Amino acid sequence: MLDVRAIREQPKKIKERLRARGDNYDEIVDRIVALDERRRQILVEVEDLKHRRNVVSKQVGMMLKEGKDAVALREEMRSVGEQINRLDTELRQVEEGLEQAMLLLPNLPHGSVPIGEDEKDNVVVRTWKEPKDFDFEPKPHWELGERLGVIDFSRGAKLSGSRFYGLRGFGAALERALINFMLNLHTRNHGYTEVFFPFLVKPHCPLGTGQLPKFGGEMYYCERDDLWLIPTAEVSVTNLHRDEILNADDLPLKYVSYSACFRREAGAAGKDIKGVIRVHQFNKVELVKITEAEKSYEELEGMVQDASRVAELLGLPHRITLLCTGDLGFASAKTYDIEVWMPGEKRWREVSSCSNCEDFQARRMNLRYRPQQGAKPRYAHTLNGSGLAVGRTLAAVLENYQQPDGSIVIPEVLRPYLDGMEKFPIT
RNA sequence: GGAGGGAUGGCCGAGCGGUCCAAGGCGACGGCCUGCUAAGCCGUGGCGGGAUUGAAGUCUCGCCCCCGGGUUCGAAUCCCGGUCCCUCCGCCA
Repeated sequence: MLDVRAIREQPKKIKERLRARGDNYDEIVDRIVALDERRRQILVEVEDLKHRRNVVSKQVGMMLKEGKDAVALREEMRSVGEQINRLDTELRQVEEGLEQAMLLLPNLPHGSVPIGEDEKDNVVVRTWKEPKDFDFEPKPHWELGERLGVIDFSRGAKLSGSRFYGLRGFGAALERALINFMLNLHTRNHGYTEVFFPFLVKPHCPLGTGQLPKFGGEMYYCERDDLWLIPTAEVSVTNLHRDEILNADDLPLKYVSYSACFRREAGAAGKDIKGVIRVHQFNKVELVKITEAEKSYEELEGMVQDASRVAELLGLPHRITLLCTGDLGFASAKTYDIEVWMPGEKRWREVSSCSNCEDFQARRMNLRYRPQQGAKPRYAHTLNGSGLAVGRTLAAVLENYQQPDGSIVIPEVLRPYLDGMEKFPIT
């Protein structure tokens, strides 16, 4: 959520900055300005009436105690009470409308974000290890996975439909090894605290992180219990401290969490239909930081480092891209993607997206910190990033480590998690 | 799923229609006092609006006793709806 005061004072500037995202929010901004104006008008009026009622009511109490008659005053206050009721009702409606409009505005892109339309305008910041040449034709992971009997697409679909898959044997073990490797790296070497919270959350959580109200169609929803399945652990973990005032000395909070992620992929019909790239349920290790306002960009760089370190240690060629304004997520002010090279597909695939949401989510969830003892609370900054998406990383390992005979060499860092296995199948 | 109990300031805890701008205690912070420490004394909540100022600030009003409605001249207190927590029973990995 943006600052209403900023919108009130500089609506033109806000409109302009939002336009960089490629959509026009002028109408919503205008609506906000009008409703905010009306809201403050009503406040002045109704607060004045309430003041009178308070004063007179006290007087009535005293008169009654002294045995005097207060019928005239009570009569007058009854009509004042009715006016207050009327204004309060209107105020509620105005505030409701204002809130709803505010929730529809995305975050403002940071000044360092390149202006652009879509992914073609993203900027490659750096590349780690150029894609290596194969002296044979590398296969895509779905072929490798099926041939080796470690990814089971057809039975995934049998149970749950399209865009669901299963793992067997070495595949399942590799998935588990990747999760443990990532969690250990981030907790032991990067200073994150591991947490594990429910996959089902109440509506205020996705509202706080920005998936709702606009993107409800992308999530699974359990109507009977009014619970949403998280599309990423960002939703549960960022909300951990909602409605709290944190101590600046305790910041930054750095969390890492494994979770399953659930996405309806409603608008993706026919896209990425092969393999494990775009599915309804996948595993992810997520990084979340809650920081002081001044430090969030520094922390964003650190988070990208922490996430890309996973790809490095796995020996996966990858590159970091800075998303342009048109490709930025709803809640984000600045985002870096990490993309690994898929030799079988001969293209880069996103395995992480690291975003600084500044105070956008913090406002929605009323997450604050006190800069110094006695100082006024400020909204915290929140960051999130994958560290990494596990299913896609597994696919990348299969594709990058495939041998001419179709076997897979296991990256060294994963061997301790797989009983020292060096190759699959063991020949 | 059934029955019952509860939610008050950082914490404990009183309050049952009008001196509640919430008693009292504990803690934290600031100040006074003081060889030092302790004790003692004084002060210190959040959100929003308005006025004033170049700004920090100051003044002022409203709201906040879980949340939302209602009754009343007046609600922490009464009524209705909801959320969460606890206890017992049932079911259960």
